[in-house]
Amino acid sequence: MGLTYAEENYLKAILRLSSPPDMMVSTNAIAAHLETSAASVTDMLKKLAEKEFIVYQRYKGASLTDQGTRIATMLIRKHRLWEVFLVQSLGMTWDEVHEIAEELEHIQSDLLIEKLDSFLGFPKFDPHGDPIPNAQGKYTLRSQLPLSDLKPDQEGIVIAVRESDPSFLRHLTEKGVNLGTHITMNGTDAYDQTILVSIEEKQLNLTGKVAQNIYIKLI
Amino acid sequence: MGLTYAEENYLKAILRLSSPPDMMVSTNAIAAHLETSAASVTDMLKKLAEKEFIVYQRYKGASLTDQGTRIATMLIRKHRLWEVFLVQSLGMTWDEVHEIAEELEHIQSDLLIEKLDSFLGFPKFDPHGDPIPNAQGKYTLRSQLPLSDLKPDQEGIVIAVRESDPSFLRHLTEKGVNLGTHITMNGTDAYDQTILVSIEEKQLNLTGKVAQNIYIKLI
DNA sequence: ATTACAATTTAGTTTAGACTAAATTTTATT
DNA sequence: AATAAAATTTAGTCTAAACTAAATTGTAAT
Repeated sequence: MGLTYAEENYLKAILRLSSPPDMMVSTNAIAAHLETSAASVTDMLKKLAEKEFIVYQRYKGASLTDQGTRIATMLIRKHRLWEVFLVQSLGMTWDEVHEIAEELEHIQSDLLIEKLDSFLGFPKFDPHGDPIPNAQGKYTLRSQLPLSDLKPDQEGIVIAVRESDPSFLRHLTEKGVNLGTHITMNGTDAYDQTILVSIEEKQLNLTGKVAQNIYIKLI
Repeated sequence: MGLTYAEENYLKAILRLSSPPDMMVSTNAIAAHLETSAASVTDMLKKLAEKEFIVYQRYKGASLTDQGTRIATMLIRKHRLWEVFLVQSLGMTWDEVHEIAEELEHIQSDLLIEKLDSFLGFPKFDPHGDPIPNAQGKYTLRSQLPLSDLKPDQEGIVIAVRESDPSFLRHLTEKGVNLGTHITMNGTDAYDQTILVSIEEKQLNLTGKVAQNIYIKLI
């Protein structure tokens, strides 16, 4: 009774878009996230509701049942563990792994994923700083804030990035921004609104949009 | 223009069933191997011929083109490399890996597979003793013969097993037959036709069918 | 050379998942 | 409260890949 790839991807999308948890997610939001049509989403929501992975009300949207949450969380777990493997064992870079993990996360085998977890040393975070749910679906939340929210002279460590877009990640790498990078906020350029930060005495500019996707733990 | 899983599985089946290479493979043989109907196979053969992965003649069967051979060989490469990973890195047993590798082989990424190959130390054989094609599709053939062909008092090393059926492999493990096992032929039981062999002084019986699927390098 | 049987193909359905266009419901605005 | 706009659903199609049943072709046996 395995789910299809499409069904799994819908559940994952609903989990991703549910914040706060249990929030009803709209048809259009799912369609936008999965780059598909609203009509296709409606069809799938009916099917997933039939199978009791979601609660669905016409014209109101959908939210995951416990069962649906469990499945979506395990997909996230698998995705992130595979990303760790690709970077830590195979030596790939953080911009190369998301797309491959999108495929690997659908491999069906509990034994496999538990062995992989053990092989990797039970990592708690993936290469983008996202927490990895354990076999029970629990994960560590850390207090973090977007770089764009720092006040001048505040400083911290980059602990996560939002957005898996490879060109965004390569952009950060080029600028010297990685997980663990120590970064100090200098302020906002009055004229062009770019954000001025420094990394190891070196000044650089980031757009607001970029800075919003970099997460910092203050020190 | 990636192939679908189904298309890939058909190409792999045709490669598996083509011996000698370039032999026309019959519709029914493919249907039996893939456990599907002959009608479905006919449909797919037309599609694969259209895309020039096979040569197909109505009522005569199919054979792979160079392009088709290349793709099927890369699937075998991926399948066997993943099997090595599952056994060597994750500590799975040889009866657990085939089914998972059937899924993993479809993951699309040349970079991934080259990194995996390197990570594993460029293995030449998988956990069942089957040769692993290199990135150019070349692989090592070893001279080997079925255990059932040994004459009394001949001895050798188990270097491969045919058949990925987990219960067959577990049966061998229980009897103490693994890759590298030193085995001596004692003869055939005149009454029940079972094959008598010894492993490290210990005698055991194998059915002819089992012995045919164990491959030996004479010493 | 017929004929019977086996192998294969064709024809017609089915299911999953997508699509577009049209209809309906919700929401936002006056 | 009425209506325009936005969101969502319904209706009808399409493609991939499977199926069964019927028709066709190939092969083996008399």
